Parts: sequence; structure tokens; C-alpha cells
Amino acid sequence: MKIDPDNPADLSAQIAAAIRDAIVDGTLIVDERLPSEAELSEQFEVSRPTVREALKRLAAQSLIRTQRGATGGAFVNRLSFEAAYPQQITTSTLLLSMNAVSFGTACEARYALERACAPLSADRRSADHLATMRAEIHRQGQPGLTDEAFCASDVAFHRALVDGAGNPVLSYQLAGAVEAMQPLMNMITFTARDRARIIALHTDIADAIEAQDGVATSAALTALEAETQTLAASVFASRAARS
Amino acid sequence: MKIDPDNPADLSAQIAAAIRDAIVDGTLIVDERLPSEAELSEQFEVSRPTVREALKRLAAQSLIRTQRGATGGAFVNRLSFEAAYPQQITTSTLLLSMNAVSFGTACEARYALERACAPLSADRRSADHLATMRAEIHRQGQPGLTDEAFCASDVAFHRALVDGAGNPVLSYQLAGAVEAMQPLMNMITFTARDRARIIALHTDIADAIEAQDGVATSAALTALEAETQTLAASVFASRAARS
DNA sequence: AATTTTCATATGTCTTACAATTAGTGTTTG
DNA sequence: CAAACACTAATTGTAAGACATATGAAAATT
Repeated sequence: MKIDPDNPADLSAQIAAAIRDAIVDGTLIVDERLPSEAELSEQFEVSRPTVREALKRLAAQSLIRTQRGATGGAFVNRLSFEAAYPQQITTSTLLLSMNAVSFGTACEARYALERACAPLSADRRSADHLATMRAEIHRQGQPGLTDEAFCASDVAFHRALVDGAGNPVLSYQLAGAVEAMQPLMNMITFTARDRARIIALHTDIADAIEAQDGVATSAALTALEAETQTLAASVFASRAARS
Repeated sequence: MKIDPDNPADLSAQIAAAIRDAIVDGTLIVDERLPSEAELSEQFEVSRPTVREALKRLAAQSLIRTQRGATGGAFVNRLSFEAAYPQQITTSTLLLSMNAVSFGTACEARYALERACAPLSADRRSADHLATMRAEIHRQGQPGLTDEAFCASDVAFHRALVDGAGNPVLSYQLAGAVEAMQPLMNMITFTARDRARIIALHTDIADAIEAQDGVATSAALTALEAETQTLAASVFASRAARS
């Protein structure tokens, strides 16, 4: 594990890359303790602050954790799906907001991915997932609900649908696509009539899931996508007209 | 933008979180220059190394870039899909290898997501994407190809399929699912007969895409998934028997 | 034996300093 | 006058040393 002092890249970036590679290729295994900062600075022939910057880079990616004290140090993290979620969501959100991705494109991706989960979720959903979906539908019908709370409930509903597939890899990937849409959804004002239509489609989805009918679930998702796209188009059109 | 000195969390983590939040909620916009390290250390009332550790955390997530020199400093990055790919792939790969995700689960997720792209890709694929797919099929038929090269070509084929949908959000999400499978696929030994079957299915997919037949594309993907699962099951079974 | 104290070790933070890079500025020179 | 050049100031990159703080383990004490 060596670094090139002539490399124009920052030493801390090089050191971080070297350690990251060691983790990815299995040279460093989960829960293994890295050498202390002082030892690393000797090994790489750099100062301790430089080593620390490298370790902070890795910590930012949840690849290591640090612990103070006598038996402390930096340890290789077991990257859990739970820990990876926030990262994935932040990145997805920024990708949408910084790259002028249209609402239509993001929405299309989201529903395409959800339809991918539909047959699996219809097949495997537990009573728990179904109950969550029904509960969120009920919440969405409550009077006095703000648009933001409505959107948050919408996200919770769809995540229950996705989690119903019982595949952590799918849940992880979908989390990014679904949650990243929330800021875009929050730009929409939902009238009572809009909400009623969405709730009706949610009910269709929940019914199809309950009946373990994957095809019907997909169809209902397609209808919901169309509804969402139409709604967004009208909102953006009226907003454009006003300005 | 403040931090709490009584917070048990590292100051650099708090500072990084504060700046990240400012980027996510739009307080800091793309290409905006952050205050210099010296100014930040005054604002947050910490030392420069601490500020630097915070900035390195953000740099590790591609949220900022730094530039040396007179007009240098730290700038908010436009998070591009290209820059986010490697991150997404590394994270997905580690999630699979560190969480005892079975081959079956990962494979199921991958093909479910690919099927989500199939109708869109069949509808929109350019001649370019089709040509890439045909070229990779041809490469896969070359004699003397190593298993690793075969897998790499397989990934390239599937990425062309996904990119054909012309939806960057889908391409981004799929990159993680497809690329992260590669280490798992590399554990498989492909006999000449295995390869022939896979190539035949790839050809079916390319034909369906060329005919812009989304249903046929999905069906071919389902067949390929079944083939891959069967193949993997036999490989792992014989490996288990040997040991 | 249980509790407290001490101690060694490691990370967290601060201070100061210098090196390297780079845009702008001023000066010299053709 | 214009162009090349040297200088300057600002900023990040790296280094070295020190102290603060947390923490587990060993030693001392009750």
C-alpha cells in the first residue's frame, strides 16, 4: 500500500484511495483495526494531519468509524443498508436539483422502478406492509393535512410497497429514487380533488397488493404515474403563465 | 450556520453537516465559493485543521472541489451523474460483499430493475445503443475470452440496454445494481455451452430491442435471469460439494 | 473481592510555520 | 506601445509539536 509523492493529487486523497481499495478488495476486513494515526503517518511518510484528512474522507463515506481512548482507533465499518440510505438519498436529491432533471424524467424513473418491485411485492408482502400502506392511505385522507405532510405520507406509502418485495437491494436502490422526488413533489399544491384521486389510486394499489395481483399493481402504478404527470404539468403550466 | 461545541460529535463532522445542509437546501449554490479556510475557522471558532477535516469530508462526497492559488478556495460542485457513478458502484459493491446478500437476491434485484428499463429502452434506443449491444455480443463469442472479460462485456451489454432508455436517473440507479453484481459473477466459471446459451439470450434481447418490442425484451430478460440463477446455483452447489 | 486510582494509548483540537500554486500587478525590455 | 518577465498577495497543502480528552486496563487501596 504505497502512495506516489509526485502525484499532483492531494496526499490525503491518495491515502484514502489506497485504504479504500484495501477495503474493497478484502485486504482489510470488517471490524479490523487500522494502524493508529501515528503509525499510518510513519508508513506513508506524511504528517498526522494529512493522515487524519484521509481518514475523515473515509469516515464521510461510512467506510470506517473511529473510537477514542486506549483501545480506540479507526475500524473498518460494516457498511449496512441503513447507513447507506441517507447517503443515497442526499446524492440522489442533489443529482436531481443540480442537473436540471425534469419532473417528467424523475417521475418516469421512479415509477418504472416501482413497477419492477410490484410483482415481487404482490407475491411476498407481509401483513405488516399492507397495514402500513392502509394506515398511510388513511392519513392522506385526514382533513387539514399540509401538502408537505401529504407528500411525506405518499413517500411512506410507496416505501412500504417497495419494502414488501423483501429484497434489501431493491429497497436500497428505490429509496434514492423515491425520496429524491420529495422536493419536487413539494412544489406541487394538491387540491382536495387531487388528493381524492391519488388516494383512490393508492387504494387500488393496496387492493391489488392484498389480492397478490402483480399485474393489477403494475397497472395501478401506471395510472398513478399518469395522474402525477398530468398534475405536475398543469401546476408548472399555470406557474409559467403567472410569471 | 452554527455548531454546538457541547455536542459529543466531532466538530469537523458538525461543520461538514452544516455546510452540506446549506448546499442541499440551496443556501449555497453551484460554483459558489465558500469562505477561505481561515475565514471559516473564525466563523466556526475552530482551528484551521478542523475546518480542513470538514472540507475533506465534503470533498469525499464530491460536494465541493478545492483549488489552490490566489483566486482559489473551496467551491460547491455541480454533482454530475458521471461523478456520482463510481461512488454508487463502490457503495453497492460493498453493501453486497459485507452483508451476506445472496447471489439470488442481488440477481433478482438486478433483473427486476432491468425489466423496468426494457419498455422504455425498446421505445427509445438509438442505433448507437443497438450497435454497442451487437458489438458486445460479438465480443462474447470470441474464443479465448477469459471469464472476467466475458463478465465485463456482459456488464457493458446490459448498460447499453439500460442507457437506451435515455433516462439518466434510471441509468444512475441501474449502474449500481449492474456493476455491483460483477464480483459475484466473476466467481462463476462459464463453460462454452453456458456462454452459448447466454449469447443466444443476449441476441434475443437485442432483436427485441431492435424490433422495439418491450414485452419481448422483458420476456428475454426473464429467461436470462432464470438461466443465470440456474447456472449460479449449479456452480455454488458443486463448490459446496467439493469442500 | 470489590472499588478506586493511576496510567498508557489513542483520537480530537489548537498553534505555528512553511511550501506550493496561481491570479493579478507592476516593471522591465524589445 | 506591447509583450515578456518578475514580484506580490492570497489560498490551499503539508509538517511538527503540543495539549485536551476519552477510555480501557492494570495497579493500588480498602
